[in-house]
Amino acid sequence: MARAATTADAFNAVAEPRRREILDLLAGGERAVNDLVEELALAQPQVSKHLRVLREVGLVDVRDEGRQRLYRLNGPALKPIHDWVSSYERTWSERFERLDVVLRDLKRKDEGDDGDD
Amino acid sequence: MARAATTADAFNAVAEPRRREILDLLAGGERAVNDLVEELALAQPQVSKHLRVLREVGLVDVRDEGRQRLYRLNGPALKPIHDWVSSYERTWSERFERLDVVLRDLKRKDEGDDGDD
DNA sequence: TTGACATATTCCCATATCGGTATATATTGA
DNA sequence: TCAATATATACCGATATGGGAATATGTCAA
Repeated sequence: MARAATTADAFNAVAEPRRREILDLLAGGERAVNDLVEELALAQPQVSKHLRVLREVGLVDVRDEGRQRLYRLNGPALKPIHDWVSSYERTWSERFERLDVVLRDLKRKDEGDDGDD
Repeated sequence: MARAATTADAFNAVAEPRRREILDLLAGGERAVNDLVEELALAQPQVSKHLRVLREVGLVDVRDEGRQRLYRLNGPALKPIHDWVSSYERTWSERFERLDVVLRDLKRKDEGDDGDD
């Protein structure tokens, strides 16, 4: 076996920086391929290939408009990543550290004060 | 050139599901390698190799304890991922959609009502 | 020192990748 | 129908991968 396909899931698709750049651009609205080619300093075939990967994992949608193809962000496909990584937020956010303290306190009070520490 | 190394950054390191599992386990506290080997259904060498990748991108820290090596999560290394993906939260969270409406309203009022729409 | 245990490293192989280049497919207009 | 434009696909080469198996390194205990 080798590394999982880039089309395996959003995690793999998004590991490529160029693809994140593409998504960042699409966050501003629908774009044609050549439009993206110009903004990224990348050749047209590579952009088309990246877009294909993004399409296969559902991160973008396409629409035909004459001879152009307009790509559009499908944000919700990023939710699994957000959900996973958010559960770690407490490890760096002071806000969550304080919340932890409060919850620990509440729990202690709730379990009765037979103070075993 | 080929795909970016798994050790290139947290995005690439975390694209591998096994490594996410390892991090999930370490979220519960320090663990020795064999401990992880048992919980994941994975051979010891592969676990060591995954841990190496995680160490190289700073996602885990190690500590020697006799003949064991205790690995520990370093959550803040996930912050770049969280930061990136959070900016897309508005695309699926109703909460943020409503916030957008409010902000649009405020902006309109703030810019004066010379209603050019 | 020897043996047992814990972990890391090395070697192997099949595979998918990314960029480059060339070409194929579509759509429009003359 | 032919040329121009827009996009997708095919082919190439170098490379790192992940699991498997074998082995190396390190540490403790007797």
